[in-house]
Amino acid sequence: MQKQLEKKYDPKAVEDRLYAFWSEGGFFAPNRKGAESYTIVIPPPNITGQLHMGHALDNTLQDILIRYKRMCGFDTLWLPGTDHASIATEAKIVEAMRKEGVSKDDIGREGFLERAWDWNDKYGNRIIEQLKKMGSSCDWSRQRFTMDEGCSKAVKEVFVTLYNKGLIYRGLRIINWCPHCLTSISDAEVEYEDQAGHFWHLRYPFKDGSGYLELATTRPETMLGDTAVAVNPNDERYKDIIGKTLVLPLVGREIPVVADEYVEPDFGTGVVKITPAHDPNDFEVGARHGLEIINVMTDDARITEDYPAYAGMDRFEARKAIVKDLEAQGFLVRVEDHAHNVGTCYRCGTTIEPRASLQWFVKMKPLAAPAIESVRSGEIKFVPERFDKLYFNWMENIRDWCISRQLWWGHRIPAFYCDDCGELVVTKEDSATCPKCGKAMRQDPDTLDTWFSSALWPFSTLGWPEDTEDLKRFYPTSTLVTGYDIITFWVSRMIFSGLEYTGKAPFSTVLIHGLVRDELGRKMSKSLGNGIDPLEIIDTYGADALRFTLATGNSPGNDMRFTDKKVEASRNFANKLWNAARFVLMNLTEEHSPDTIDVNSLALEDKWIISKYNRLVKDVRDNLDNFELGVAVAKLYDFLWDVFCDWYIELVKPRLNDKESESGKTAQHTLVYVLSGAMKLLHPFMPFITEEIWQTLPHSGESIMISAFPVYKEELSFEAEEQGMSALIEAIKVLRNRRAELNVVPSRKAKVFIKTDKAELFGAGKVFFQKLASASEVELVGEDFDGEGMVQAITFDAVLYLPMEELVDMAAEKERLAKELETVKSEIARAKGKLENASFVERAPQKLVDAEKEKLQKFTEKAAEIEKALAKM
RNA sequence: GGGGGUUUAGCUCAGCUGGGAGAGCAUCUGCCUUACAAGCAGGAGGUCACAGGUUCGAGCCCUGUAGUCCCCACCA
Repeated sequence: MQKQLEKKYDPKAVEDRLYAFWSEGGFFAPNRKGAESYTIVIPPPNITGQLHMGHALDNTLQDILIRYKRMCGFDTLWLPGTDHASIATEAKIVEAMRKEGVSKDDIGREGFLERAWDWNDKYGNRIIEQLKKMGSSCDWSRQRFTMDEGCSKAVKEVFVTLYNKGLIYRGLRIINWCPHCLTSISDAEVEYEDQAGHFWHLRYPFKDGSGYLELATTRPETMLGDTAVAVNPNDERYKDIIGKTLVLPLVGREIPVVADEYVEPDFGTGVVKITPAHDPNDFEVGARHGLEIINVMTDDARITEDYPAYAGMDRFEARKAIVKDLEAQGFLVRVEDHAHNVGTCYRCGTTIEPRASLQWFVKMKPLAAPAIESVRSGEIKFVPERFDKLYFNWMENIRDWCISRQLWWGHRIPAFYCDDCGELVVTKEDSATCPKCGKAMRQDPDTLDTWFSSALWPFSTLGWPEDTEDLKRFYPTSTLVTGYDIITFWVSRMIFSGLEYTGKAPFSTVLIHGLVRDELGRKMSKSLGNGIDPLEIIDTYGADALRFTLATGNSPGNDMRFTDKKVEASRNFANKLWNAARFVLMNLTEEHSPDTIDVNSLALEDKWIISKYNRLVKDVRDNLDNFELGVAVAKLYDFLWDVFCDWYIELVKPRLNDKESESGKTAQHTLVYVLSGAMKLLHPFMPFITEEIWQTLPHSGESIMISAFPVYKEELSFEAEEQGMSALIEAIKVLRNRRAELNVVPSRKAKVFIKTDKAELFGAGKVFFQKLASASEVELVGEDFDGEGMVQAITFDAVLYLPMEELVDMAAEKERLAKELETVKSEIARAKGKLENASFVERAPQKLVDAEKEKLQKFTEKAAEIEKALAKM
């Protein structure tokens, strides 16, 4: 029966083997058809991605939830997959091609897509393999990709439906253009940063020669595209120049002075140059006044051929040249320093060029309304709650979503144009013929924003738009786990998409976590080079240690710092468990059912540990049900290390000397029962080591991961035994304390006399004092016991005497007792004060008042004991 | 300009609906007590940022102040 385990836990010897065992056993797939379902869809990592700490945290949390629910008997599905990440992937491939000296145009669309798919074949699964290293219990048979056939079908379905409803339209609008990525991006993809800049004060001459109008701009190069100058209609200073004509410097274009409420009279000179093609506000003004939209830049943000003096110049070079020319020609009044907010591309950091452009948009207002309501009504709940504010703020101020991208890698927009008659057809088909002229139509070259397909992820992956079995079985999903940084990008879009297309909220809870930062609190980033590779951590410390570190000491929504020290502590915990298991195993002489316990045969300490374990079951379940994962795992840590290892194992050691005795057998059984149960409770957090231990212990069933999560049982709550054991532990601690103070080494045993009115309890606990407090023997003494000159230790329930007269420094002893008396007296005063406070007694819960009374009594008794001892000295 | 987080032991952080401040690491003392030195036992260390308020009672609730971090916002 006795099994031997290595002295140290070696994750490497365990993890891959167990993962293969689970996988081959089919334990990851949902197998409780008919039971209530619990579904998580993975936030699909980019195919360009490598596992980083953010993924590690995100997936650890998901795996904890899914393993917990699986063990609770739900029909659980954790659906994995990857995202094609159009812009990121395309950028990577273009970069790789650049190194070969090949450009997109060289190989054309087909050639490029071939390369992209090759890339996906080669690298797309890399991160999936890495997720497996973490122990992720996804159902890999259902793995999806945002550009696979099903997802593509869903995308087309949505696009066509929304178009027919008038919720998708094509129009000329100001969009955010990235001159490096050469594509439009959505508002959400723009990051703003403060930059030091200038205010250039310019003056534009009136055509009639009646002087100049002064205005200020932060972007002088856009003046080439000015088609008006605006003032506020109520601004007295400019009332009479409205409608007059100006001559645009350097260009010579004649432009009007228009009146528009948009202009703030108090800001600057109260005059604004209007460049409809390069500024969102100017675009609006232009629309109101029917102004011409003149784009002065090429795709890569160089000045167009229309302005020969600056043609081909980059926008920043052009700025310098234009300012110089304006100055030379007397149009520059002055230059001020000015800090302003500049939009940059979230992918490459290039300064965004606002640009009037013909793009596809989703009309957001009608979609946002129900999405807001679903959170407001509580149908969808954010954990922690405060993130609903962020969500509302975004949703309530949402603008139309620019979904077309000038990229090749992605879902191609299902719109077709007739080059002859200009007819537009939107269809799910792969090609179209013009309904008017019958000619073959040309498909829109653009692709869709990556988030357009990820927005459908919770249902497209389950087979939508088909009414599949999986969709019925697993949709709506249960919990979505993600970082707060993508609430706007992704979560909000899934919510309105789910509501619009399926009529249901796509999930009921959104569990939000923070960022994993480095030791100094900095964001981990490639450019800083401060990223910590989860795989290296797993290699050094094991996956369980990594998971434990990420799950512990962290509350929802808050960032955490990651340090090796923490992982080391987690690794040590794993090792502690390992050795606890070793101890239990080397003391097992027969099979003990880990699932049942005979209450009648239990000793005091057995009932104590079982009662504590039983409460732990309740707590862990409650915490997990409330998404308090960090709290749950902390309780497990405390129980297993402090309660089970440091106390219970030590307490039962004497009984294991005779393993064949009834008492010895009961001890074995209790060890197995509690350890096995605790392994189940811990399994969601540390799947590998708990499985390995559970398998070596007596068990029934194939795997811990499909075993039943422990259930709280009222009949296993032993209040009296818990209290009794606490009294003994208290006495042991105080004895140890006294010995340590006197520098007595453990090997020096000494007799202990105990004076107590709980003779039965302390009589039964004699052996504990011998084992845990270096007592050679223990004698219960009566009220008249003197103990003169002995070392004393006083607890609420007993006075303990150590006959070590030669070690006692009477003066020091007196001082110590006096000090203790002082402390006790202050406690008495505190309790008295409370109880004498009429409103406390009247208003506080009875339980607290009673507890206070009991404390008063106990402290009073203790004070009397101390005084008695002092008197004798 | 709005909004939010955070401030608890030397460091990193927990502290669930208000009822006597906790952990890990670090530190000090003593232990190879045959599961574990990746360990065991014991200790030291905190006016819970500050100021008010509500309450019998505040780390927790309210108001304000300060430090710090983040998000959002078109002011040319």
